Amino acid sequence: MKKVTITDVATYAGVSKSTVSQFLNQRFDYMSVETKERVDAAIKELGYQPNIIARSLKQRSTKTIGVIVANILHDFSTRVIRAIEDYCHTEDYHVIVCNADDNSEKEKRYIDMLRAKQVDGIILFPTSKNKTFYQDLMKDEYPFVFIDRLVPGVEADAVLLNNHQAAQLAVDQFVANGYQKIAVLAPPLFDPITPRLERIEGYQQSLEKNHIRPNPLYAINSALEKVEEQMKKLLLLSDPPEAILALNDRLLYQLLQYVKDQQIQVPQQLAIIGIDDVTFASLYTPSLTTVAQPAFDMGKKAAELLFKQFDNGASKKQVYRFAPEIIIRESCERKGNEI
Amino acid sequence: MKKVTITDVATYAGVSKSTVSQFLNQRFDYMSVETKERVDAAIKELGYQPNIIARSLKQRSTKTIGVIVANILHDFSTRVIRAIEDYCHTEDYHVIVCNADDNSEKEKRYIDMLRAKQVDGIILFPTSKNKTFYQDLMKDEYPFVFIDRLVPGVEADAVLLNNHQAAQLAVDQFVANGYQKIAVLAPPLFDPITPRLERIEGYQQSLEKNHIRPNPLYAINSALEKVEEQMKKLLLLSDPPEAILALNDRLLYQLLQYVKDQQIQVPQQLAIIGIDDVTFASLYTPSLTTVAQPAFDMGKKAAELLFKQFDNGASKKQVYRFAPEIIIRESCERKGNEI
DNA sequence: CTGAAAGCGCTTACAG
DNA sequence: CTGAAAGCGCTTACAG
Repeated sequence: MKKVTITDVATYAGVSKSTVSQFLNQRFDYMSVETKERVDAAIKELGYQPNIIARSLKQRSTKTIGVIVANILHDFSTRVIRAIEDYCHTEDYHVIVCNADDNSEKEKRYIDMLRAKQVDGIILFPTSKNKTFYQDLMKDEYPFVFIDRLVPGVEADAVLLNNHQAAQLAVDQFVANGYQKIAVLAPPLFDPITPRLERIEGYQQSLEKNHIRPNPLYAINSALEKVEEQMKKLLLLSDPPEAILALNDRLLYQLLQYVKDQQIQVPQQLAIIGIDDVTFASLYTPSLTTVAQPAFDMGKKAAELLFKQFDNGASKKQVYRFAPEIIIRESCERKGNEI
Repeated sequence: MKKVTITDVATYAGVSKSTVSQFLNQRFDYMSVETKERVDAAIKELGYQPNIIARSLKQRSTKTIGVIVANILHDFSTRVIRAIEDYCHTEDYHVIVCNADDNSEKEKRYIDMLRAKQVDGIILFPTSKNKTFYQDLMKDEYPFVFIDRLVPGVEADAVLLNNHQAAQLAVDQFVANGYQKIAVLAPPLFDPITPRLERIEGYQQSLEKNHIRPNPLYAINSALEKVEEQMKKLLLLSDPPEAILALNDRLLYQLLQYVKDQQIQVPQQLAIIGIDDVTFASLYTPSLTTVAQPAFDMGKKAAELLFKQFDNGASKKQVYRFAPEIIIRESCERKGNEI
């Protein structure tokens, strides 16, 4: 089927392309009712649909943004994307979703391609290794917003969890319930992403604030596949921990699998808190105390910041911190209490 | 920062735009090594990036596809999207993700906008109410693929689970383990989406095949918020079921919440199987027997079908059925056996 | 109130 | 081997 263009409509209606274009852009100020109706009829008659690509070329806006996450399968990313998409929908924008898999080369190619496709801006979970690349984006005044992570040396708009506070809420809860030997299960060391760094830091600071000396043996940095092995070692220590904080949902998941396999009693033998309020938190037995991130609010805020950049151009960049919320369930009940 | 265009590169290299364009499109057949190098240098020097929007206008391909799901937050959709995105990445395509929220008006607007943006094709979870609209797409020979659902009267390429078989695997498993009074928990009746229809049908056929007379009181159609209420009624029947099949992950989730709240023993008091292998299946106590859909394979297949349409134009449409797989865990252990 | 013309940044058939 | 020209489908400043 032959595509019908603005020229076809103009011919059919007996007016010029300009007039049709005015009509499409709702500039009726100087248009006679009669032409207006003729154009309207022609459009309906021919089933005309404007080619937005052509418009974009002229207007330098595609009404499309890019979102680059590590992996759309991660719960937090999915929620963030949903929030962004909802916001974009109200603004008549679309969103292109990309998975960078924490691979900075892949991320770079995506950014280049998205820009080549003239997307109006990008929201991304930055990998740690593209610093100069982000700096170039800034120099170009290309609109973008970081989410979940910061990149030292790049002063961009960013939306993050208050990670220190998240760890602190968990530690304080442990302490309030009588636990002193508190371990932490963190992602592997090699990737210096913000949440890991700040949550570990928050964990240590909170221990000190609670007058507990951090035990280096209690700080586990582990890839997902190694959690079982690491946990085994941890619990075989002569002075094993009685509580553990999982720094994200996937680590928590591995931890729970281990705990279940080994039939470890929670919280009697090991109290648990996880950061990220996973869907099965209330279903697990015992139900899980978690620290929730306001993922939707964060996604929405990121979108708002990006759109603000569209409107205002380059202005002072800001880092927004969102407060975590502890959801108290059973996996960290008072020590000594039986459930 | 001023955008650098192909004209700038041409001027800088002292050649024509055509030559630069040839270079960009790797048509080196008749290009002297010297010009090639000059152009190459100019591009690097100026930091030139082609404007793909301009190219798209001319070439009538945006190398972008649209994916419309009901809700990206649904586990199955997320996996499907991930598979599609991976496939597109290998083909240098991008994907625009849209949430139609099972709202046919919203879906229609998305399709219109995506076409207006000259997206090369669309993969969608169709709502049931846009039949004539899909037919128009077919008439236009616009490339699209259905996933998860069929629309009667629209002969499009489609990728679905073998839903009858999925229900049958579950029922057979119940029966094999000694359960005869088997209920089913299904989505509400008002929306005639394929998975619900076919799974219910499969459930009934399997009962009959196993010489069990279907008890209409055992077939629950319930919105998520009503599961608790409906389950209460079901279990108060004078002859309550001893097993129940949850037709999707979200219903399963509600069911488990109810079972946990009421401290119902699984499987002793109620054996459970769910369609969709949820992440917490192995973590739940008892671990959950589920029927898994090969979401990644299905997403990939949908992408392949779409790209085949790009290559071949309109050819005979096909419906692909994917085999479900039962993952046997503990929630449907042999009747009478204690765990 | 409406139209002719130029232009957005590319590609491509064709001429030389 | 390379360039001039037309064209993709729009928008917009300007003329009338």
